[in-house]
Amino acid sequence: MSGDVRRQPAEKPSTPVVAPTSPAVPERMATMMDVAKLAGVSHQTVSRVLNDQAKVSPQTRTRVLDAMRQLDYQPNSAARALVTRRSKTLGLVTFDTTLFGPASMVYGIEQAARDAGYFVSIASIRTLSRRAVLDAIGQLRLQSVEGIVAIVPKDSAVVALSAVPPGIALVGVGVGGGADVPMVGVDNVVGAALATRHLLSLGHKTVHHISGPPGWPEARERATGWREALTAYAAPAPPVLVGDWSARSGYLAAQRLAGDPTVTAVFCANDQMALGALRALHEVGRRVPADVSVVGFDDVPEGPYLIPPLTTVQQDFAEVGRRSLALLMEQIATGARPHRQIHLTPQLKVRDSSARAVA
Amino acid sequence: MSGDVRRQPAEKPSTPVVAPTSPAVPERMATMMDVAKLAGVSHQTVSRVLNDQAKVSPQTRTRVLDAMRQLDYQPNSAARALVTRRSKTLGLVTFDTTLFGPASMVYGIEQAARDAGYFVSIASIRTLSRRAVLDAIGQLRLQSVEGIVAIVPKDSAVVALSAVPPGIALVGVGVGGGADVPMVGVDNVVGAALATRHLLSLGHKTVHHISGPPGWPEARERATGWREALTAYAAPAPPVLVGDWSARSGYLAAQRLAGDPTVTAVFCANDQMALGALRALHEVGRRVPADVSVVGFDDVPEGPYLIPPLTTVQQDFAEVGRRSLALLMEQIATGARPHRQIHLTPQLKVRDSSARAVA
DNA sequence: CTGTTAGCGCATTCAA
DNA sequence: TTGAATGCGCTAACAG
Repeated sequence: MSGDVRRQPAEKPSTPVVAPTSPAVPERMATMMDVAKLAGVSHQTVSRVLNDQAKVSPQTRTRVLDAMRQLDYQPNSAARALVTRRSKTLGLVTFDTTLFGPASMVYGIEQAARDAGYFVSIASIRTLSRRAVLDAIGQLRLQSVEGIVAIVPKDSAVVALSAVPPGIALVGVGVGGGADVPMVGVDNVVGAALATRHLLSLGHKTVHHISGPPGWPEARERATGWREALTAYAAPAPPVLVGDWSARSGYLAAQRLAGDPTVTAVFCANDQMALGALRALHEVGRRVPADVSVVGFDDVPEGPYLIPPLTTVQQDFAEVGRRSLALLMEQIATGARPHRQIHLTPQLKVRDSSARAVA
Repeated sequence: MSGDVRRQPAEKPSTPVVAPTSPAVPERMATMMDVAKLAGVSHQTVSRVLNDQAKVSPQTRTRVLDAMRQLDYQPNSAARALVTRRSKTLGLVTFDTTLFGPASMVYGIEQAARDAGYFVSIASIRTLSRRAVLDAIGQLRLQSVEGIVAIVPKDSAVVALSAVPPGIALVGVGVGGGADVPMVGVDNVVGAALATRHLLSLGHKTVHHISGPPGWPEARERATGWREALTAYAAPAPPVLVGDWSARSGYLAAQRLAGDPTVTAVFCANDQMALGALRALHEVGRRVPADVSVVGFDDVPEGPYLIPPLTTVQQDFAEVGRRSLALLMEQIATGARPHRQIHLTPQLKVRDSSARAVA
């Protein structure tokens, strides 16, 4: 055997051995062997105190622990992953983490994952195309993630999920009820109905809807909930104004509504669009809620400080994160991919932007 | 040698070999050896086509490539990392990715990292305490990340960065000029001065300031820029109202200003607080910008749709992300940790919330 | 251009 | 309770 000391370069022995820039800093991380040597045990024993917690005498354990500390020992995750075939990392595919919803979920998932002893590797995509999603998943698989949570709330992206080999644990978030992968999301139909009924019960003859863009399950489901509530109240369903989730689109859509004095209630598919709508209404002098009531969806932190404070539908994003993780863990544990769909019930937050219709 | 086929369990040969749930799905991923065998070459050659791109005849290469495809071969990252000592992953420590700023930077960094062929592993922390930061970094180190970007814009967290062993590449984002680690951030002093001078040049006698919370470098620097601009104009410096970045705190602070008719201009340390201030002003009937001008900082996407559209200081978060990554890459390449500080110059976005002071 | 031989650092049998 | 082998899948020297 070649002994135990760090190998010195055989050729060019004239070059100084110590690195010139960082004196006294060990170039190589300490290995389990180093710890073992220092503690006077075999590397096996070190491994045991690292994992088992058992079958090691208290004395040796402390000796080993000391040695670890002394060497600032960091277990090599690659080596461990290689032999255990478990990377202890999860993959997260997300779209535009700049938005409040996705960002909150990422946060929730990440927290839950770390609590469960998992690392999380993120792959944000620029577009929700099938290809982008598949690429991201490919990246994550390269990294040997044990499972993937995909926050890709668009049809084109959802279909990509179906193409993921069944061997890998997978959860879709906000991908709608139509997906054939395990999913968790808020019950958008219920949420939208909640908002619409609230408005209807306030005496409004009908409720107008500024929706999310086509091809987004959540947009579709919210429109459905809105329509169902209208039907339940036997109220006429005005044509939907299509937005794209942005404040700007809400603003533009509401401008078209603002001129019509019969419009007294508007349900927007998210808070950003509601914010834009508030602005459009304000511009033409229609007061909220005196003349028109507005309701949003999401409950962004700024909601209570808009002019006026926004009535909205609250989603528990953190809970969505936790549930996704639980669902993923279940798959990892069982090795199967059950066709489960978890729908969380949202809540209506009534604030000042909605009020009784003027008779 | 023990042959080449997948081992079958020696004991209990009666149990069916195929997994009951997922038929025809290979239990184990294909290895390089499998590919080699199928292609009729050595595993080394497979490795070569995987990395080198060179020294392989076109024919063998295509044969190997075919075999890979056929087997849906995924290189084992753990094995590769073990031998190359490079994980190809970066760590990201962030605080509250729900906020627009951090979220945008995470996005920017992640994109840049992937373009550079790196994976990114995220660790969000709940509090910006020294301990939380150190824990997160510890987690990331366990994962053998090659470098860490820490978005921890608070003093208590910044000091923790100094404690990180010099062996590991590290970049602080938005940690202020006082940090002794490489950092990148926007030039807050300049940005705040820009906003304040804008207001002053509009004829306002002075500018009030709603600041970020104590202990945040960015809050401090923005206050400094504001004060410097005031001094430059020989304007009196009113007492600072301290907020906590939230819309609520901006609202509360502005309420105290709103009653004072001499207040004609307010510079808020971020857009959320400005939003709250807008609301407070509106409540007491003070018109913006006719009576009071308001300027924010960050340029959130909703800014143009507030009532009124918000004048603000725009930061290029994506660029911050890119620069952080570049700085990190430089460290990884050189092995040194240069004491570099990169300050990006922000821009003033003038919209409707600021106007000439009434004479 | 291609194959052979060694480990990378660790966990998992086995023996002692 | 501990130590000695073996191999995870791959890349890095070497040969040929």
